[in-house]
Amino acid sequence: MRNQAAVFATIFFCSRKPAPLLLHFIVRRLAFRPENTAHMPELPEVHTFQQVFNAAALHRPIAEVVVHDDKILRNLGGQAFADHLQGRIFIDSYRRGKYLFAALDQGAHVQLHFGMTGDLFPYAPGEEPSRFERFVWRFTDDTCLGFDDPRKFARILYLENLEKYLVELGLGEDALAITWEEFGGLLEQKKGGLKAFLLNQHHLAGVGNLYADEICFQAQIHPASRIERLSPAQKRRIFDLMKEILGAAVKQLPHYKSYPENWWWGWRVADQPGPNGVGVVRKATIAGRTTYFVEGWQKLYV
DNA sequence: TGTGATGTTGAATG
DNA sequence: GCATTCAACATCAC
Repeated sequence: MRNQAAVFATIFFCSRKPAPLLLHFIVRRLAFRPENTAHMPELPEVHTFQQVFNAAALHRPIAEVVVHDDKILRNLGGQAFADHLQGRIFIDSYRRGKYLFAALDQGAHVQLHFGMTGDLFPYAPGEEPSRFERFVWRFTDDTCLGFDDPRKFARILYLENLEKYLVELGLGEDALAITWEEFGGLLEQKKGGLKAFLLNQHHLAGVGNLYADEICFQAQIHPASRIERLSPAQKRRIFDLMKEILGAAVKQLPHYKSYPENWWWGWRVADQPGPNGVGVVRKATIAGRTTYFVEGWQKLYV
């Protein structure tokens, strides 16, 4: 049975090869979907991936798994990954921060972490996969769900014991699930820069570079500010804004193919006037990441 | 042709 | 044990 999967995989993979390279490239290029690079995988984007996953994958037996590039499979080779999943059924999914865990019918899970450029693409039989598809699940009804990742920073794991893995990972509470008591408690016990805190997935899971900049901007606090220098009201404001921004994004994002023009962080252009003509946008490296903030609007507390 | 990029990890340093 | 910085990962787009 395992060999049968391998044969299927080989046939499927090889059958896509014979087209002349140039033609192949052009076809792939045309098939490139604009939303491909649009959804940067922070919490709201992964929430959207979860909806895509649920609609495309839940309760459909997996007919075959075709792995084009096993670089992103972090604990199994392509063949073993295919063997573990072929014939199985995804029955549920669970998101925590930027991590999505797909539950299999016999208790194991597949971790989908999207890195910087991971994406999910469902498609119908006969449709051309995305240019950067790294593996694809084909279900018994012949629909496919492809995992796309140009930069191969995604981390796909096959997990026999999710609970144990989560303990080892030490992932913080989901940013949308965390309560004010928990969040405020963390802010009291931790030291350091505000942005570094928001980005630390061990403290709080789900906030990435772009939403972190937006939260700091709306809170009028410089991202390099020390959290121990912030007032209780400011801490509460950060918490409220985080919930508001992520919550709104989670509601709106699934309705878009790509970010609309009035999406957040449109102000993230260096040396331009800030929103409403207030201050000047500056670019700097803070917490090791490219950071934009509005000088003259966001105050620095050190 | 060089530069920078949204995430995470691990090593090195303070 | 923390906090911080940096390099590495691999590739694409500009």
